Amino acid sequence: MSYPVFAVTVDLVVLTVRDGALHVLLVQRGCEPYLGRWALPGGFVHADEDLTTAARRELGEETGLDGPAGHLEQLGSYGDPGRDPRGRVVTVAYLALLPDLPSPTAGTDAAAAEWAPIGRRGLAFDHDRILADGVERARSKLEYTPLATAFCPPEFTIGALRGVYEAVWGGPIDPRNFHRKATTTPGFVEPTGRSTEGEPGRPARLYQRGEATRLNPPMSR
Amino acid sequence: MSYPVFAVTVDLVVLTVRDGALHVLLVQRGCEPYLGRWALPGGFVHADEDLTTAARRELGEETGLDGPAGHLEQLGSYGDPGRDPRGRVVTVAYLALLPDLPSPTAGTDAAAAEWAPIGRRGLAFDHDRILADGVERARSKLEYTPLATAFCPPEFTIGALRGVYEAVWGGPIDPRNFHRKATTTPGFVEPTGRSTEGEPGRPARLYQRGEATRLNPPMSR
DNA sequence: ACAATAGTGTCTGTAAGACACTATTAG
DNA sequence: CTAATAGTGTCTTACAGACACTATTGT
Repeated sequence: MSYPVFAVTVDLVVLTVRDGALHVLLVQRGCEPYLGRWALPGGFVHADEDLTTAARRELGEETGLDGPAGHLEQLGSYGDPGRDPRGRVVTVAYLALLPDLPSPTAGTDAAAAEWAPIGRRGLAFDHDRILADGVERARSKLEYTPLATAFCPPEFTIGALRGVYEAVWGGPIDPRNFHRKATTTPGFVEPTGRSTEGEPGRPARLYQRGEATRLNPPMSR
Repeated sequence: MSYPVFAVTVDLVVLTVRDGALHVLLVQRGCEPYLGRWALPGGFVHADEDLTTAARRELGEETGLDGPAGHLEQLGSYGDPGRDPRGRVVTVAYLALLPDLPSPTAGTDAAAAEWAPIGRRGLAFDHDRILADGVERARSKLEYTPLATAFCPPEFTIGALRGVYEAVWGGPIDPRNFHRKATTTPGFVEPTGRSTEGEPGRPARLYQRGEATRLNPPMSR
């Protein structure tokens, strides 16, 4: 019995909220194939490396992060024959949600890296589809998990959290109802006792993420 | 630049409801490694085959199904180094939900195949974990999708649909409230106009699955 | 008649959405 | 002061859960 031979890569859909809109981290390819095209960051899984470890390594190489900030989960695998002209390559896509960060640094294989609004098309390989799947997953998970906090820094205001929902779902949300909902849903957010200073308007209390893994009841879209 | 070499398999978590309990399709391995151990059905992805095609092919080989009955979706990928003693093997797991079927036939590589209650442990490879992930996915998806209908034959009663929820969630559900909920949630089920005959009790109207892909509002667990 | 299951109606508590209103800051 | 944002209270409507009640069959 012969086993067909594959290469395995990880690709990352790294999302953040910037200027009130959802953005994705893209790199400009510095080598063939698709030289010069924009693509999701990613790379080959090493010989003795777990898939999740590979994803975290690539995320660190692209963003400089290595701690437990943000959120990382497996999105799905893509393995159509012909999706990579170099041969039979299966990619395991991961979805990362991060707070807004300073501009990314280009990795080893990339000519450039930048945050792009999620509407951009024409990415290399099948990355248009992977990106669309990642965005849909993120939109869906904001409903029934506290993952919106992964887009926020360690301490955040309810207004900032609302801004995440408005950016990801693409519409305005009533601030009063949202405030009541977020602060009364058990385990969603915990007050830190501190408040903002120097902003226009009444100072806002600061919160950190709570311990719940599911929102009950969910936020309705 | 060298790419580490991998083999890629698909493994199937095939679930059905039998005798009021969730069951999974298991095969007894007919070759090394783990000769004689129970495992999820699966096999190597062929050289020119899409991942989903491979999953459907394996499903057909194990169950004799090939039509659009039931439901098949990707569950996730598992690629720890050392998960397979033969070398570096990444498996893409798929989740299938099927109506209750006649007993399965052993495939080419399997010594035997059977429906087992989902509690069984000690499966080959990392299949205990894959099975647990599949069951959790199924439990979760019954809440906000109409996937419970995938466990039912093309025409079914509301009582049968309720039996699916009771089996998957493991507790009794009020028949009256469930009936109202299932029949009024738009797109969940469509009446066919026919009814059951020869059963004890009042005849039940027969329904088929509706066109919705998400339940709004969801069924609460 | 009786057991069994299907299906409807009614009540109550909880939560979502709309929105008036108060609170506290910067400028 | 005004503009701006934070936070609270109130009302209406919708739905989940509990459960009384009716409907229609097999035995």
